[in-house]
Amino acid sequence: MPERENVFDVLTLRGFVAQATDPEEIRQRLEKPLTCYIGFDPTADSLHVGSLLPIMALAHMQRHGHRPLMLVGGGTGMVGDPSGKTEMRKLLSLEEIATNSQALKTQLSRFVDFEGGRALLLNNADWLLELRYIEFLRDIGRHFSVNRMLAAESYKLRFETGLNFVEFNYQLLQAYDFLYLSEHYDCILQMGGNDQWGNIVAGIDLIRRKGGKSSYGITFPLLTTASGAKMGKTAAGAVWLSAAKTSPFDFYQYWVNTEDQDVVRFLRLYTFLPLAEIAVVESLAGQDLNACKTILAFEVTALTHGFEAAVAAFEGASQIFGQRHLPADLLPSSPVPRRIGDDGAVIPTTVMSCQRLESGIPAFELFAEIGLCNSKSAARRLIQQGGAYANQERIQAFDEMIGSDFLTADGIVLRAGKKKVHRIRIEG
RNA sequence: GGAGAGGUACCCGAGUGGCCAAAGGGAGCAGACUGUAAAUCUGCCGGCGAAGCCUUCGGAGGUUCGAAUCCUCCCCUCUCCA
Repeated sequence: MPERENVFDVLTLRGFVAQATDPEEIRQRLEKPLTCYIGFDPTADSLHVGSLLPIMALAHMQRHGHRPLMLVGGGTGMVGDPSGKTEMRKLLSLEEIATNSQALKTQLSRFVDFEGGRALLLNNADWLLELRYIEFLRDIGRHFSVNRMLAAESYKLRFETGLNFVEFNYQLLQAYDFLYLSEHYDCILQMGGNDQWGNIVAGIDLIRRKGGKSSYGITFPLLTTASGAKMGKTAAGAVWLSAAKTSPFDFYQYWVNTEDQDVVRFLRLYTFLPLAEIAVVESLAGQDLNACKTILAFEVTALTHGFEAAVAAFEGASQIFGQRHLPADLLPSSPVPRRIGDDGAVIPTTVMSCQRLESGIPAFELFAEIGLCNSKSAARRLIQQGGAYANQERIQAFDEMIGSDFLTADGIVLRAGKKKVHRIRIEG
């Protein structure tokens, strides 16, 4: 751990900071260990790539001696944050939230060390669910100006489609969270996405009004890729941190496919590689830049799924797409294998009985069955368009029989398009 | 509570009795070009199949030879009024 390095500078240099309530003072307060928090929504049973940014920020905090609190929004999840959303979020049931919160806990603990209270996981359901309405209105509600809330940017979108009272209360609840954490855990800093600015500031105000303490806020940029897509969260397919929802191999692939313009930015944000080494990447292009994508993917996968899984994904990709030359002096801090081993390559695999394969299976049915395509029609189209391959050979006819004559030592490697791969093995 | 507008495929959004599996755009997928990138161009983009059938236009009924389109009831969203 670097000595005497102020984490605020680190976060700034690495591109984490979009806004800060008072940069100078925050920097000063961070000279001494403090407690900070970020909230996570339990809207699904896994976090996705979009949450990686706040998680990394907390990890940086901890590495610099501060105590991060991760607040799972078990209580607020029942209300739904309207900030920046165009429509109302579906409300979750208590049970859903409970299971989801549990899953998030497990994931978060990969990035932050919870030993001996160095970090804490809290659930705001613990204090929000027992709030009493009248008391809350009297003690908390009176500190909020409706006029100001109406003027807030984050609600603008919703004035077009409509905003109900439940959502309108979200800000109060989040502010109350901050107050609660301030009083019970001496938490003085809240971080969050830039869309959270209004909610964070509301919390700071509330704390000041209730007890005169100073608190602070930092927001992260809302990341989009260079071409404008939301990080890791597309309507079609979110990239999840859970291995069950997005395999480590696919996760790795997501990062390898980073756009050129994003590589440096992502290295800074999503890895712990030294900034000095990353600076070199800025002047790279073509093959060298691709090598950096490999390292980026490796690093992020290692953080999320562990070193072993990252190596496996790396080798799997090397087998399919060819090995990349990774110069020893490129991002030298990364433990990425610079040379490739030849075992343990992990690509999604289906095991099939010997006799099933014996008789052969029409290609389009096989592709649909193993999930490379969503339906037989889709598989048919794919093959007719020339996007389907068996053992790196293009499949010519949609009903071509795939059978045991395709078997190699590695089974049968089927590929849809350039990047989706699946392996068939026989049992026994 | 009253008045009005509206709910169409992943999203936005045309369509107001047959030519509608439903225009257009976006997203997505494939091919070409490449660097497992972006941009661009081309094709695809409900399901099953072979060129015909099945299931879709908030839900349930009804009218009709025939409905996403007409009627009835219900559900939901929004706007204005109270």
